[in-house]
Amino acid sequence: MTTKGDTESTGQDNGHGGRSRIERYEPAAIEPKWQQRWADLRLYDTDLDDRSKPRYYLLTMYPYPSGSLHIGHWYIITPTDAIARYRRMHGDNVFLPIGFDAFGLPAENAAIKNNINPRDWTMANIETMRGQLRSMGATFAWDAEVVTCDPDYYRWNQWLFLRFLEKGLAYRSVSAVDWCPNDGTLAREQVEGTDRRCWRCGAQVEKRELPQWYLGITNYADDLLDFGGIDWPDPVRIMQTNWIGRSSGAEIVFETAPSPHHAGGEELRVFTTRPDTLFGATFMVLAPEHPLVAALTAPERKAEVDAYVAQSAAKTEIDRLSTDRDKTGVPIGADAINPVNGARIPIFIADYVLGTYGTGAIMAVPAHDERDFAFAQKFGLPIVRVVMPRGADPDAPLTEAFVEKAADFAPAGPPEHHGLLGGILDEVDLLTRGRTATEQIVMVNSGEFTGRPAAEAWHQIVSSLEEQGKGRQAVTYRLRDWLISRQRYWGTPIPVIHCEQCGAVPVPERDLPVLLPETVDYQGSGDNPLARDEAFLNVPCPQCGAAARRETDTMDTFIDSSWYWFRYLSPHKSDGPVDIDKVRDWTPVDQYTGGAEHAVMHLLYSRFFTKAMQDLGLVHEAEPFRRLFNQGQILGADGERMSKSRGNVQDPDELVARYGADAVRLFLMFMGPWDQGGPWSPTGIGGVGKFLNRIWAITLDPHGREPGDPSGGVLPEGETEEVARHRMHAAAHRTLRDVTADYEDFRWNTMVAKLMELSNLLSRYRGTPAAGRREWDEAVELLLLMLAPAAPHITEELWARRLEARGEAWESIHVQRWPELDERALAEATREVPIQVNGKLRDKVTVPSDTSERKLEKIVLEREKVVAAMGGRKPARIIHAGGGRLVNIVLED
RNA sequence: GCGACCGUGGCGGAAUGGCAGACGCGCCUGGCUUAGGACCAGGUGGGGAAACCCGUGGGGGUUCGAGUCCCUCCGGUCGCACCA
Repeated sequence: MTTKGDTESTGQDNGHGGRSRIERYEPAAIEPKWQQRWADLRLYDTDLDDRSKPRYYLLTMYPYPSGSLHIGHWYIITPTDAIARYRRMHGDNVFLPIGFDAFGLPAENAAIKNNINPRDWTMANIETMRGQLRSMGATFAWDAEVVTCDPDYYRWNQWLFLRFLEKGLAYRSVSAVDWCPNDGTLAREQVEGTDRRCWRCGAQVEKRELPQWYLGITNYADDLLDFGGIDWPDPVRIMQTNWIGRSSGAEIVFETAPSPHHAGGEELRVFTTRPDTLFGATFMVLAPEHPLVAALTAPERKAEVDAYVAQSAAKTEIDRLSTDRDKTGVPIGADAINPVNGARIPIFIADYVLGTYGTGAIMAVPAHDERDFAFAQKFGLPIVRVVMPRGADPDAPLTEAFVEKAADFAPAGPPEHHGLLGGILDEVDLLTRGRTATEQIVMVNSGEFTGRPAAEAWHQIVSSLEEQGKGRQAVTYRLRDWLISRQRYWGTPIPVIHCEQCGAVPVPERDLPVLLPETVDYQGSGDNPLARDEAFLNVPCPQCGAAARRETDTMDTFIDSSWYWFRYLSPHKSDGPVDIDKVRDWTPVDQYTGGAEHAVMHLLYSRFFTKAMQDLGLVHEAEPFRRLFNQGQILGADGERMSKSRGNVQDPDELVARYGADAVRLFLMFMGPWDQGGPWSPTGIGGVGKFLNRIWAITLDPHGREPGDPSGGVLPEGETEEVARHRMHAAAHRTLRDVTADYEDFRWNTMVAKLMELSNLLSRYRGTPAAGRREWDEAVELLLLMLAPAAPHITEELWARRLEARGEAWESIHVQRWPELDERALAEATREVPIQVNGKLRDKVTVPSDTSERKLEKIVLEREKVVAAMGGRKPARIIHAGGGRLVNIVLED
C-alpha cells in the first residue's frame, strides 16, 4: 500500500524509484475533496416529490450516538451506501436518510459520572459521528436527518401515545420491575447474570410492584404472525414467531371441592394445549401469585403456603425459570374436581407455574408432561397414562413422561411455536407424518374416549366441555404487552397528569410537547430525577384545575425507533407526526439493513406500530419494511464482541488515515459474505490497496511498466493483439454480467473479486501494444463504473481525469448510467470441455463453440487419455451436461 | 432441553447437482532496487521423481455425477429456555 512512506518520504520520492511517470495514489488528497464537492452540489439530497423516476427507499438502522463510530458501523453502512449508489445508476430516485437514536441510558450515566448534561453529551457525540459518517463518503440525505431527543421528534411520540390511549392501546397497570437498593429501578439490560445483580453497584436486584404504562401489542399478535408480502430472512421470521408463541388449546374450568373449612364451588381456570389428556390430570398447580391462593388455603396449611409465596416473590423470574432447578411447591389443603370424571385432585402451589402465562394455573398430567412428571415423582402423586401408541401396554409403568403428541391436531391458524413452522417443512411430508401419528396415538384410561385416536378425542373433549359450560377452545400467547415505562430522565416524558379527583388524565394535545426540563438534579440518589423536580411535577389538572402531578416515567427508547422512518419523509412537519401523502408514495421501505440483534424487539415493535398507525388512519401500510437484510457482526480480533472495556475496538478513523476510505470500504466488502461478519483482522487490507493502486496505474498510465517486470511490454505467449483485444472486450462484459448479479444480491465479496480479476487482466496488458486500444478503454471505463458504488472517491477522481484528458466537461461518475451489457461480447469462439469417465475427470478438450453433441462424442472418444481410462470397455451412455459444459462417459459394467 | 444457522488449504473465503479451492492474505522463487515491511513476474490443498493417487467434519444414501440433495453421528455459533 501507499501509506507506509507517507510520513518518511514526504512525497518527494514517489515510491517507484523515481521512474514512474504518474503521481501515486494518495487517498488523503482526493477523498475530502470529493466529499466536499458532492456536498456542495447536493448530489444526494432526494426530491421526494420527483415522480419521474422509480422511488427506492433505502433505510439502515440509525446509530446510537455513543461517541464515535466503530468498524461495525462501517460494516453496515458501506454496502448500504453502495446499494444506494448502484440504484441511482439505474435511474432510481433513492432516499437514504440517516439520524440518531439519541435517547437512552448511556447519556444519563455519562451525565452522572462526568456531571454534564445528557443533551450536551449526546449532541457533542452526534457532531463527532456526523463527521465520521461523512468521511466514509456515504451518500446520506442529511436534510432529512432525525434526532430523537429533539422535542420536535419526541413530541410526536407523545402525540402517538395519546392516540393509543384513546384507542385503548395504551393503559396503566401494576407490575413488578427490577429495583436496585442503591441505584433505583433498572432497565432489563442493566441486570447482569443469572444471580441478577446491578451492573453498577453489584447489589442484588429485587422486584417492586409499580404502576406502569403498557402498549397493547398483544392485540396484534395474530397479525404479527402473518409475514405475507414481506421478504424477510427466515431466521427473523422464526424468531418472531417463537417470541409471539401462539399456542392453541383449551381453557378448562375446574371447581374446588367442598372441604371442612370451605364450601367449594370456586372456579379455577386452566389453559392446556392437551385437553385430550384431561383424564390424566391427577393434581392441579397454581402459580404462587394466583389470586385465589389465599382464599383456598386451608387454615392448617396457611403458614407453609404463606412462607412459600413470600419465598417465591423474593425470587427473580430468572431463578424461577431456571430449568435445572428442582421442582418445589406446597399443597394448599384444598381439592379440585376434574370436570370430566369427577375425580378429586389436590391443589398445589409451585413456582414452576407462572402467574403471567395462560391463566396462572395448570391441570397437571404427570404421565404426559415432563415437568408435571418430575413434580409428581417428588411428591409421590399418582401418574395415570391416558394416551399411548396404539397396541402398547396401558399398565406398563412409565419411567418418564410420554409427551409425543398426535401431530398437530389443534385448529388451523397462524403459525405456532411448537413444531410446524409455516412453510418451512415440506407440506406433503407433514401431512403424511401427521396422519400416521394421529392414528397411532390412542386414548386409554379415559372413559368413553378410550380407544379413540387422541387427535379426535382432543376435539370431542373440548366440545363436550363446551356443552356443559366447563371449557372452550382458547389461544394463548407468550407475547406480553409492551411495558414502556422507564424510571429515567433521558427519554420521552409520558404525557399524563395524575389528579386525585380525575385519575390519570392525558395531557391535552395543545400542551404538547411535555418538555424534558433542561436542568435537573441527575446526581441524586438513583431514582428518576424527574420525580424530584418540583417545577416539572406540579401542574394543574387539565380537567378540574386542581393541583396535580405529572407522570414522571419516560418511554422506552424503542418507541423512538418504532416509527422513525416515517418521520424521515417529513422531519419538520409541525402539524402531525407523518405526512400521509409522502408515506403513501414512499413506504413501505424498499430495503432495510441492520443487525440481527434487533430481530425481535425493534423489528417486532416497528411492525406493531405500523399496524396500529394504520388502524389510526395515519398510514396506509400494514408492514414497515418490504425487504430486510441482516448483516453479520464484526467481532474483535479475539472473537468477542467489540467493547471499550475489552479493549478490542477497531478505530475506523485510524484505518481511513492509513489506507483511505475507499480501501476500508472495499476491504469490509471483500472480507466475506455480508450476512456473516466475523472477527476483525486488518491482515489483507493491503490486498485491496494493491488493487486500487493497480486501477490507478492502468487508468492513468496504460503504457507504463513497473520496474523489473520481466514480461513488460510483451503480449502473453502466442497471443496476437487481435486476440488480446477480444479477450479484454469479452472479459469486461462477462465481469459486467456477473458483477451486476452480485450487486443485486449483495454479494460484495465476489463482486470485488471479479473486479480484481478484470484489473489483473488489464494489468497484464499494460505496456503492451494492446493497451490503450478501444477495447482497453472500454474495459477501463466499465471497471470504473462498476467500482464506483463501492469505492466512490478513486473512481470519481479517475473519471474526472479521463474526461479532462479528453477535453470533455466534468460530470460525476455517480450520475452515470450503469453500463449496458453486450451479450454478443460474451460469445466465445471456442470452449473447453472437461471429460469425465465414470464421473472422474480424465481429460479436457477445446472445441469450436458450435460443435454438435455427436461430433463432440466422436472427438472425445478418440482422445488418448480417454481411451486409456476406458480400459477397453464400451460406453453404456454419454452424458452431456447442460449446454456442453462437461461430458461424462458412463462405461458398461 | 427446544429452535435456527454453519463445518471447504496455513488464514478470510469461491463454486445454478457438472473441472473443488475463484479472489485476496500469508508463504516460496526470481526480477527491480544503495535499501525495502515498496513494486513486478511466476509458484503455492496433501502424497509422489513421475504416471497417478487422495482430498470439502465422520458414516450411510439418492444420482451418470454430491462441497452442494436426503438420513445419521460429531463439532461450533446464535436465539429461546419450566410458556402448560
